[in-house]
Amino acid sequence: MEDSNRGHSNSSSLQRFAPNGNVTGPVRTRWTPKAEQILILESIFNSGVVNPTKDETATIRRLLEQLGPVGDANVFYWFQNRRSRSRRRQRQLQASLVADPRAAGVAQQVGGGVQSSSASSSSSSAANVMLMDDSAQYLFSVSRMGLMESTQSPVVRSSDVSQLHHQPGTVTVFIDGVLNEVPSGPKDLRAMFGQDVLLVHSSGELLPVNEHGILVQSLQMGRKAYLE
Amino acid sequence: MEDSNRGHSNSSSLQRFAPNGNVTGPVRTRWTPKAEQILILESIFNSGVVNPTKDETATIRRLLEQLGPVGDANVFYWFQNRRSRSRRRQRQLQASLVADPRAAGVAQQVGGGVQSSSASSSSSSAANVMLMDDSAQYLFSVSRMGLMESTQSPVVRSSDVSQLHHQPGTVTVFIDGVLNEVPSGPKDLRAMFGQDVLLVHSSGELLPVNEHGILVQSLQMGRKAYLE
DNA sequence: GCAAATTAATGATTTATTCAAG
DNA sequence: CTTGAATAAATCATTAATTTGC
Repeated sequence: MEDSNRGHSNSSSLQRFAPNGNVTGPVRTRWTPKAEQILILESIFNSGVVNPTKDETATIRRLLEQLGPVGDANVFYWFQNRRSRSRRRQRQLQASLVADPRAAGVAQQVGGGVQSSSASSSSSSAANVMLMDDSAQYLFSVSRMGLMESTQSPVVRSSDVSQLHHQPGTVTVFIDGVLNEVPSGPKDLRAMFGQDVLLVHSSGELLPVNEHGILVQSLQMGRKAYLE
Repeated sequence: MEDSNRGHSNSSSLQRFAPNGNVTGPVRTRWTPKAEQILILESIFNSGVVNPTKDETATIRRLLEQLGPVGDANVFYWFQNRRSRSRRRQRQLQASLVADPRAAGVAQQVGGGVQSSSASSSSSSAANVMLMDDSAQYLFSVSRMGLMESTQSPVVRSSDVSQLHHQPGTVTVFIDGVLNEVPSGPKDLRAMFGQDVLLVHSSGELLPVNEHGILVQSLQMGRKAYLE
C-alpha cells in the first residue's frame, strides 16, 4: 500500500472533473495555458514529478490558478500528454538510432543541437525567472536579455512540489523552468542572474532597480518576499 | 589590496598579446568564436568574472582552445567588449526608464519578455550542457530537445574560474551557460536534466544512452569523468 | 500588410493494456 | 479468473503558427 495517494479515480472516459474554468458560454473551448503556466508545468515535470498524485495535482492547479483559470482536469491531462509525448519522442529517437547510427545527426537536428541554440545567433531570447513568496503566491518574474539564455543557479532546489508551501523563510524561484529555493530577503540580482537582468512584474511593467539589481520600491501584491 | 592579481599591463590600445591563433596566412582574419566558446565565455562573465586577470585570461584561453584556435588577446578583447556593451545596454535601459516609465513595456519587449520566449511557441531550442573532466578538458555536450529550455541544477556551483583546474573528483558542467560543479561518476542524466535529454558529442554525434540517460559506452577523448 | 488557407502543436477523448486484490 | 483502478497509446478536435495570394 505504498502507492497510497495515487489514483485519480477517473482516469479514463467520463469526465468527473469540473468541465472547464471558462464560464463564457456553451461553446466548449479547450484550455490554453499561459506561457508562464507551461513554464511551471515543465518545471515540475522536469524536477521529477511526472505523474502527480491527486493531491499534488490539486496543489499544482492552485499554483497555476494564480495565473489564470485552470482545473484539476487540465493539469491531469497535461501531465498525461506530457508523459505520453515524451515517451513517444524517446521511442522514435531510439528507433531511428538502431536503424542507422548515422541518423544520429538527424536526431540531433531535431533537438536543436549545440549549434543553433546557444549564443552567436542574434536571437535574443530571455531567461525566465519567477519569484514566489512562502505560500507559492506568484509575485513577479525576471527576464534577462542578452546574447544567450543563461542564469545563475540559486542555492537549494525543491524537487518536491508538495513542499511548495513549506520552507518558511525561503522563496521558490523558477529559473528557465527549474524550481529553486533561495533564502528570502534582499538579494543582489545582478550577482545572482548576471549583469543585464531585468525585473518584470507579472503585469508586464518593468520594476525599477538599483545598480545591484535590487528593487527600489517594495512590491504591491503578495507579501514582500523580496527586499523591502 | 584585495585586487591583487589584476592588471594586464596592456589594457587598452597596443596589443602585446600574441596576434591571433590562426596561422592560415597574411590576411588577418578576426576570431570567430564557436557557439560553445561563447557559451563558456558568457558563463564565466555571468558567474561574476567580468574582468579576468592575466592568469585567468590564460586559463580561459586554454579552456577555449579545446574547441578551436584562440589567443589570449581574443579572450581579453571579448571581455573588454562584453563589459562595454553590457554597460551601454544598462545606460540605455536606465535612460529609457527615467524618460518615460511606461517605456518599460518596450524595454521588456527587447528582452524577449515572458510571453514569446518560453514554451507554447513551436521553436524548439535546446538547453546546452557541457561536461568537463577534472582538468577542464572538454568532453562532450548535452543537448535537450523539448518544449522549453530548462535544466536541473547540479549541486555545487563554481563561480571562480581560477578554480577550474582544482576540485578533484568533480566535473565542471555548463548548463545553459552557467558553470556548475558536480561530483564525478555515473549520473542519471534523465533524473538530472529531464526526460528527453540527449547526449551530443562535440563532434556532433549523438551518444547512445540507456533508459536513464546514462552513457552506454565510455568516452573516447579525455579521461572518463562520466560513467564507464 | 492583411486575411484566408494550410500546417503544426497540443488539449481532450477514447480504447487498450497492465497489475493487484479478491 | 474476474474485476476495477490506473496508465499508456492512439485518436479526435481545436487552437496557435505559418504560409500564401492578394
